[in-house]
Amino acid sequence: MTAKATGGRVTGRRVRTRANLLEAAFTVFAAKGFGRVSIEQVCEAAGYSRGAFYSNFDSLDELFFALYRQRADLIADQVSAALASDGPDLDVPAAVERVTEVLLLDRDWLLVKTDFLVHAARDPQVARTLLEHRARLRRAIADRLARARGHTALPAVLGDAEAAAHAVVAAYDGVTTQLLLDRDVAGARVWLGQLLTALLTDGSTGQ
Amino acid sequence: MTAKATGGRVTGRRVRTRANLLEAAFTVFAAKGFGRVSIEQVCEAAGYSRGAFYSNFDSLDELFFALYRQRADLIADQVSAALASDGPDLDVPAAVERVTEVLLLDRDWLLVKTDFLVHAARDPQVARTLLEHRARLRRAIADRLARARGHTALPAVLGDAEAAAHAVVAAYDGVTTQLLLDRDVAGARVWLGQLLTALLTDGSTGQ
DNA sequence: TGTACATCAGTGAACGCGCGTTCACTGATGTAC
DNA sequence: TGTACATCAGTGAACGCGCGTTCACTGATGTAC
Repeated sequence: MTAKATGGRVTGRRVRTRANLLEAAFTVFAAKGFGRVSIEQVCEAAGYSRGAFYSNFDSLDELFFALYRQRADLIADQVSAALASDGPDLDVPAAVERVTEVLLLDRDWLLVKTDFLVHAARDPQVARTLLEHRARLRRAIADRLARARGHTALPAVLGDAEAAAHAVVAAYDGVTTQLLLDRDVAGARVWLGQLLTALLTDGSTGQ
Repeated sequence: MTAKATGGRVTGRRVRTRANLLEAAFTVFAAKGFGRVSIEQVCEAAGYSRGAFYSNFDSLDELFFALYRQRADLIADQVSAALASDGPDLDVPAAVERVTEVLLLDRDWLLVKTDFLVHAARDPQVARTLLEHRARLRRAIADRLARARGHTALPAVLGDAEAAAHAVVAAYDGVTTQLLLDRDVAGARVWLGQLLTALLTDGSTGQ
């Protein structure tokens, strides 16, 4: 069901073809949107015949799913790295800066990710995967926040670290929506930074 | 270009057909997603032949655009009403409650709206329309907030009413994303309420 | 390390369907008298 | 208010294309000796 692992040996050629198809699909999906892309177009972009596609995937949906997993895992790693990269104490503004950098770097990814959201919203199976991925990210953030509590001036308006992490994700999603429309990456980064600071910093600190 | 207003008289029949097509399209789009819907399917759902479609619209894109405008205007009115419905002074929690109610009422609308976002993200023309609509909403919120400043304890962490309104919209978008995935409307409403309260209330008020 | 063979990955032609688009036609609608 | 007519809205058949899906085949890959 997942992928086309019939149990046989996985040759190098196969791995390469699969990777090429995913790579090409990413480009095409980002450019046109999942809903407007045909198997034929992905194959053409990747330089394969349609048969090659069917040798590796059962449907466009399955490829899309695989593509999402691949990229989402990549981003998750980068975020973890960004969260971990200062000492045991957390420098909130610096961490915000780094995470913001990672999350808003690639417009193509935001486009594909939103296509996937829309897709998942209509398929509970797919939605669960996306929710799990989000939960993982949120936990990473919550852990980091919890570890920093006390060291730095932190959450004021929101309850615990869990809730704060939830708010961080919501802010990210909100800013993403705006960015998709106005294409102002620099502005979005500043804006997300302000929002996160507002959410994670005691109000008394002001501005 | 916009619609099929060739200048001729607009008969009642025509108006009804158009409305029926839009109505049916909303249902079908919500169920399957814009990208997976054909003209044929919309016509079948509405009980018309495909010719009727072409007599009223040039393309599915155009219909989708018309549909979005129609519904978005409706929501905008409801939000305005919700913002206006208490006296000259603003009761923030009450207003938040009412607006939250309107904005998260209809999952189908959220689905279609997100489809439209994804569509607009790839077409600057369409994006501008969506941005204008959002700006209108934001301004309504900012006005209301500005009018209330001083009367009620208000913005602390964020600068002016304009920025606060911006944050409100971002929070709404963020919560929408989560709601599309977990389908927990009640939870989303509570969560949005908390977020908005957190954003619009001085941190010293706590919880 | 080279050669022979078996298996596997990707090819490309073929089939057929769904659907976008057009258009001559007909029944509905509205207006003039 | 009724009738006759002109125009217009929607019908449904027809055409053709893009593309999903299949499959017999061939060249690539990896393994055994």
